[in-house]
Amino acid sequence: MPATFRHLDDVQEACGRCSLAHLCLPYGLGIDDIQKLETLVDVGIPIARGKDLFNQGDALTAIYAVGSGALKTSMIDAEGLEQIMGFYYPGDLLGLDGLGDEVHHCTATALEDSQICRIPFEQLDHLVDEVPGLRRQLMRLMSQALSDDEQLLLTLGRKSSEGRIATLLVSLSRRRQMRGLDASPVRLSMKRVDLANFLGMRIETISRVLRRLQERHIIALDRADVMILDFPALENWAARGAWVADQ
Amino acid sequence: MPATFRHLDDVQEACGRCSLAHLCLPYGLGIDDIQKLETLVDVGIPIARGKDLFNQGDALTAIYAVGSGALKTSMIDAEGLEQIMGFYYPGDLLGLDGLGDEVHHCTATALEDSQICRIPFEQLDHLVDEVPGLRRQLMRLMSQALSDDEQLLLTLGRKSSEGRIATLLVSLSRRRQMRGLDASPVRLSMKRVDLANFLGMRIETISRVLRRLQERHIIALDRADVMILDFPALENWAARGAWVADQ
DNA sequence: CGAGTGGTTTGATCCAGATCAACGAGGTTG
DNA sequence: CAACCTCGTTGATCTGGATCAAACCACTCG
Repeated sequence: MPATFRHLDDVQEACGRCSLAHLCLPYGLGIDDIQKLETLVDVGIPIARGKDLFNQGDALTAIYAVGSGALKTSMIDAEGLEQIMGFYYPGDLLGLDGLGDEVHHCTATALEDSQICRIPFEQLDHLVDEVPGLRRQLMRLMSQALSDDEQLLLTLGRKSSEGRIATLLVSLSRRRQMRGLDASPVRLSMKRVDLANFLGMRIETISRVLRRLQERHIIALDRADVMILDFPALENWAARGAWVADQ
Repeated sequence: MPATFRHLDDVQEACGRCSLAHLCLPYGLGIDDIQKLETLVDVGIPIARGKDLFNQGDALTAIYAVGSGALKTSMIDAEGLEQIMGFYYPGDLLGLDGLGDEVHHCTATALEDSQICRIPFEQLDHLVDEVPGLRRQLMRLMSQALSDDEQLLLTLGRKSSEGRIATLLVSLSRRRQMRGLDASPVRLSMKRVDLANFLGMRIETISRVLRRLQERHIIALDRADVMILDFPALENWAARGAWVADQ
């Protein structure tokens, strides 16, 4: 269990003490309200690599926060094509897109052995009416998720393969930093095929682009771990790796 | 003023009588609550083609509902590239992605002379605490927006140029039907350059794809209006226009 | 240990769609 | 009415990244 994650035996203070509180639901709440939140959260539920946390189409009975590890979400559309929608790390909330119709729109799968916090929807829904701060934070997080998707749209819609990879690495690194970790190594827990699917390219291209970035001494690859050797250069690739914009 | 839109002189019943209520904020509210909502909504504000409703970076003082006409939203990223994020039609809500930090993340521009309803954020924020149904509907709409973005991601990430155009036409047509209109003609109020930017392709390609769809008698073009002659075939193109998925 | 297996990398071709260039149809201006 | 826009269409090339094919690990299992 990583040092950033609280222990199971002090559940009553789980959220208040959690080192991820500033990224998660408790943010902006007073001590009293955090305590109310804690009473309904199940903390530190283990989930094994490869297992699904929930499946597309399931009734939404809870939303989840990642405690440790990593997960991916994926959708299968009407034509049976799978699309990876996102990768989730400690502090991230899962299931927000299903709040509207109380059905999960995507499947969430653990990329490595992970621990998650379960926040039952029914009770959360009531608590939200009692605690205005909680409603605001929930809306903040939903609106944040909207912005993230929009950022991703920008990337997928306009950037070259090098730009996409660089953007992803920069984004994963920034998210590490928000959690108080070093900028790198970034661990690519997902398989190449997931990366390829997520970025809308082929695994061969992923491989070639990573090799090129390595040859330019911008990154260093060691199995799943990516050391970022030249962050500004990587950001530059993330920025320049776009087709020329019309005006 | 289109028949679907209420008149200015009965503001006190604006939302309750609006034919778009089932798509908009009032959905699911009781009469009393709708009346509370009506007191704070400014209905039918005109906005001229080409004018901005709000700009990226502006403080969010209100969210908006489209009454008539059409708008686009666009973001300019750090590198100065513009990306069209979406097109908005009567009943759609604008500004939700800024609710979190109370700053507009995108610029909203009228594609034709339009009318919009203005819902002041401050008052809405308070009303939301009083009316649980309103909170739920607002969350439903945010979660809907999330799903829309995800759908778009699916399209942009995986589909061929023909698939993208077909998907857009099908989506615009379905949205017409939700507003109680015929499936077509779909009016492409936006310029080719906006369409190209939105779909992540070039205007020349847009033109060629539209021509091909016309040659196959799937659509008929008349200036900005697209008649859909063979809806199943178009849906088929929307579905098939994807690269083969890995497993 | 060798055979089998799932994942990654490398090499050789091919093609959808970008790019470059030219033209046509309205609309506006002096 | 010519000169000039803006916007959309069409034609001819070029190229990034998909596709096809094969080799290359690193593990596991009998």
